[in-house]
Amino acid sequence: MSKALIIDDEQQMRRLLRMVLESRGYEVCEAAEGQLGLQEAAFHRPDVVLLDLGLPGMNGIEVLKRLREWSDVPVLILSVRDQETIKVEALEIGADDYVTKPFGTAELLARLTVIQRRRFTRQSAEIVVGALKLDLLHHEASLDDAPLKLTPTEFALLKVLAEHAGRIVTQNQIMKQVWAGQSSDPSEGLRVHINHLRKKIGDAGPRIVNEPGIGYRLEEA
Amino acid sequence: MSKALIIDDEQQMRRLLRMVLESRGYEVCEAAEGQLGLQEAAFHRPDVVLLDLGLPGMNGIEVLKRLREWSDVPVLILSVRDQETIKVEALEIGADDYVTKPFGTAELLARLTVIQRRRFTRQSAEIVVGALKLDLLHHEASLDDAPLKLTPTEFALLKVLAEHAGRIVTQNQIMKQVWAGQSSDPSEGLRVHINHLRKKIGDAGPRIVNEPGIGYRLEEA
DNA sequence: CGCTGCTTTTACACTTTCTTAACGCCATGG
DNA sequence: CCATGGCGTTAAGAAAGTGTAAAAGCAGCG
Repeated sequence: MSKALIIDDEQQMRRLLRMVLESRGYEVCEAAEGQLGLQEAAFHRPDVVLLDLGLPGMNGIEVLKRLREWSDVPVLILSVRDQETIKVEALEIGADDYVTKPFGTAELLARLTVIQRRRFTRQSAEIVVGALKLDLLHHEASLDDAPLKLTPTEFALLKVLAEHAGRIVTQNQIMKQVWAGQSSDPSEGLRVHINHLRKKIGDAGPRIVNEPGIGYRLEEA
Repeated sequence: MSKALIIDDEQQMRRLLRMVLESRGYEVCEAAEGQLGLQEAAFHRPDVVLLDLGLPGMNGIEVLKRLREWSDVPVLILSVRDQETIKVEALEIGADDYVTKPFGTAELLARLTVIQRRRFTRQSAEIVVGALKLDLLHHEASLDDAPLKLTPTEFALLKVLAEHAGRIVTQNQIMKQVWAGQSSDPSEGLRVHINHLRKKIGDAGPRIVNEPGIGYRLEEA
């Protein structure tokens, strides 16, 4: 059974989350404040953390930063709308995804499933997302076992997205990983390559979804 | 006569191994340290490598990883007891077998025989791609049963491509396997040899297809 | 010493890929 | 309702990678 840790100051939100999670078989523990949350995480070693960004006392970002110093546990951010910059910051520090309050339970559970599955299938020589397959060793891509011809940049870009399939990758993260070394405009040429990728993938495989102002997400069809 | 390379920091162990191996007709070379071991391997091209995991300086695992970047030579791990996790890791990286110190000479020789025979049968001494045939044992190539005269470099290059026929071989992979240890130029002279090969193969056999920015692929006609 | 065969270097035309810039679209907010 | 910002799309020039030939190093060998 998976253990989940909720870090949120609103008791109502904690109760709601607990109900949803327990109905799905999670073992749940809670913390109403950042410092406590870190202690709980150290003690219970949860398999997933749900972290509210709008915490009193220690900032949610700060909690995440401290947590990441010693743990790779998947973290799902809970944020209210119009916290764009903070959300981006959280994702770049190492959050795995976020949901915007208010959210539906279906969406919440879907994202939870995704970020937990990802942790297992890390750093393999092959990345599979639905019909899409990336062979990192041979630099080959295929869609439904039909070869897919990609340029080096397209391959690198798709690789970054596929590694975090189902989760958001911020534009900055993409720029750093695909255009490492040479810094350029945050996103001028990126849109073009995204466009090429979408055309090549078509309707058969996963979709590349844009999260305005944040980044992109590769979503299994 | 088979050549064996011993990589171990203890001189006593090296002497023992050398005696055992030479009595079985092996030509033996030694290295006391990981980095030297890799150089020896690149230079002498041994038929089997005996690798101690407990090396000072470069880790035995690291040595194996580097070696596997350009060589498929059978590797026998020498480890002390209670290094289970490391042994498993070594096997996953591509070691062929291991013996636990202290070991008997009979066991050692038995395992050596096994892993060499396994290599031999696994990769048969002949690679066939369409009309093209490579005889690895005699270093001879033929096209439609007509002998094809290749220079040593051309043969090595074609061998790498043929081993992965139908799939992309990265320029880096080619450089590592054909020019192991030596020149690090990304691909200056590579193009020329590819050109020679294409001319010699002509239209009769498989085509060498370029994947711009990535590498080459040998495609059955 | 001057062959000879192999490898590497050099040079340049050519192809593919990348970047840049422009424009239209759609949502959001005044 | 129009202005704004971010995104999708397209086209063209810039940059990077490739094919090819010829010449320049580099061994071994008579």
